[in-house]
Amino acid sequence: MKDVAALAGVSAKTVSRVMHEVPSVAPDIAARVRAATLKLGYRPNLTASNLRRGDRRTHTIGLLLEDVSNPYSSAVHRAVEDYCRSHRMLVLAGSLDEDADRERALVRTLIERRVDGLIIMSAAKDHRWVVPEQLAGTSFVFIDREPSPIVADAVVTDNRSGAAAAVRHLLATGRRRLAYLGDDLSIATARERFRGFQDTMDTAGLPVDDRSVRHGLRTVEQAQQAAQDMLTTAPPEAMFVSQNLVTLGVLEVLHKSGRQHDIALVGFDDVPLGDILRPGVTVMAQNPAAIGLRAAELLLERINGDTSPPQVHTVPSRLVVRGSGELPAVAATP
Amino acid sequence: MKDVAALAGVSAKTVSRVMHEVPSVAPDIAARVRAATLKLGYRPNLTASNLRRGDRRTHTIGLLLEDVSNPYSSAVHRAVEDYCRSHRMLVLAGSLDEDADRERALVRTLIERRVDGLIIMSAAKDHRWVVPEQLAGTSFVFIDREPSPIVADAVVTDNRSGAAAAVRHLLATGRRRLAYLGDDLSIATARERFRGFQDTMDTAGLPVDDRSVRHGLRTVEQAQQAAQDMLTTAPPEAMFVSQNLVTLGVLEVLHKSGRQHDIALVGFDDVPLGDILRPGVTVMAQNPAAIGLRAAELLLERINGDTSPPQVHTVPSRLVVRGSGELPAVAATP
DNA sequence: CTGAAAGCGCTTACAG
DNA sequence: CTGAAAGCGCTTACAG
Repeated sequence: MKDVAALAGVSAKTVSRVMHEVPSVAPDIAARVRAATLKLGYRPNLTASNLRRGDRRTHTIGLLLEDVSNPYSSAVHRAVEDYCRSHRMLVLAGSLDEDADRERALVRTLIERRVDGLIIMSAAKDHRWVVPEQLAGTSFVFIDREPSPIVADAVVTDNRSGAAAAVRHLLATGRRRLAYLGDDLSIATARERFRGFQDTMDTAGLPVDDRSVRHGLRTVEQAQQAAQDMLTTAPPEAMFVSQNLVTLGVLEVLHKSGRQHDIALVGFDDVPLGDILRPGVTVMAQNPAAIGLRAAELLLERINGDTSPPQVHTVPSRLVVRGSGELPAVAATP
Repeated sequence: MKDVAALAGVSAKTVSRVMHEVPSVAPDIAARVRAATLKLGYRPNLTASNLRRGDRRTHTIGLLLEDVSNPYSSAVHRAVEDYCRSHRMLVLAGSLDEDADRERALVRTLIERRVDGLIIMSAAKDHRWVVPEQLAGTSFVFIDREPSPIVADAVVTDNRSGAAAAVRHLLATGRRRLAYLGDDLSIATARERFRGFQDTMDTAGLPVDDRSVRHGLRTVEQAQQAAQDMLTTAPPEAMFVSQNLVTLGVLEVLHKSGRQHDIALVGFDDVPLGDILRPGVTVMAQNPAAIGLRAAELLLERINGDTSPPQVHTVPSRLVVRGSGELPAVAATP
């Protein structure tokens, strides 16, 4: 900037004015400055400007996801990006892989870079550490899972009631021996979805066989293994599955063993190609785009000074009927 | 930092030393500073430190993708993130949606934030604008498509030869009337893949019917429409498809019309659930993880001062045989 | 309409 | 081992 000022024969302050398109600058001087700018390839240094500036905004937010390459996470990411773009903000994204230590470390480096706020799909179980950061001026919004205690806004899917609706949908076919395959119970969403399953089975007065409940499935491979075991030891009439990677594993096993028309299936969270398979894959679909959008809106409101008490916002899931959840009941078995 | 220094009764410089764990600081003083740090919830301001620092590194890179939520883009993203994480760098990601203006705008804001370098899946056709930015100290690596002229390193898939191999694979079944469905020819990868198709058909002395070539397919819906048209007007014996979204659309049409065992298919780029469908979907798979990793490695080398001439690095694609590309030849038609 | 001085939060280059 | 002064690139608050 000094160089530009020297070349244009003006003060630094005038260069600054031209860069910010302050109208009071004389046209000929502005032109001289712009010419110098081009000639020197000058690029304003936003971080320097930010240092002295009153509002202290970096116009950058952090987005901490489970995994940027997971379809759910990346759909959220895109929605956040779009909203941020229209508000001239940039997004620093990172993957947590369910690692709470990594979450703390990433939050720290992002705050050291002075992001204006953070949207977090949290791996942590206790979020009291958030409060001092809020007091120091960083805004937070949690997605997919609520913070505990509720120290900040959260945008979550109606996991429990959505799961319950999915299970009722399965029961409506007349099938009664249902299995549950799901993610690690330490993850709040998995817990809620399992509760929805459990609730509904209890209400219907149906027993849940221990051999028909599998937790801790984190990958397609683990889900395949679990589904394979279950088909061998205690094949159920229908399966409710908590998560898209698990659904993929289960589908693979059902189709490879030729039992896809035999065992009903509803998965939580949509899967790609779900309507091409035969039968189509019935799912309780989440709405990552709506979650990302709402989270970004809330975060910008907080950044802009909203200090109302934090709230949990629920985004409804939606049953997508494609066939696998509507297989007619099997003949009664003892 | 001033507050911390005051509370600990030391100078700012000593606080700085403690934060950077300079060993020469007396243990009792260091302890006092750390206590003050905790008490005040002090967080070092990395952007300020960066301003005065010699190396001028922000330890941040920009990653410009076609769409952060596209499976290919997000797999690249994850690989870049992993490499950057192990080198203490952060990633600012953005979606370009094939918009060259947006690319320029995003590059500009990222440079104003002083990223150390940029990895770009470029939408632009001319990249001469890169040179002045490089001279000003920003490093560039292009992925998926080479810059033109070759002003920076590029990491690309072997599109032309990969496509040629895919088409030869189809021809090996004995099928001869092949169709091509692909993305917009303004996109270099689509152009190269079409060339691979064309090359191989020419070499084999096979005519390519105009009605069997469709370009400009950018979405699943457009692909469905095109496939539908083609099945109606001039059904081919086999289809070669340039891109994963197009493959999804074509698959949907083939399966809905019940012709999935009738018309052979090889897609460029892998699709999810490709091995569950019947027949399984044979693809020429790209390797986005390898591309992202290599790009990140190259970028950090450039950031660290490598000034060797830019090179184009090719990452091989790999034929994944699953059934759709190996359907036995149909009875001869006139 | 334009500029000189001071300061943002930190580090460099010294001095002691 | 510790600190006072100067400066990174910009903006604020003022003066003219």
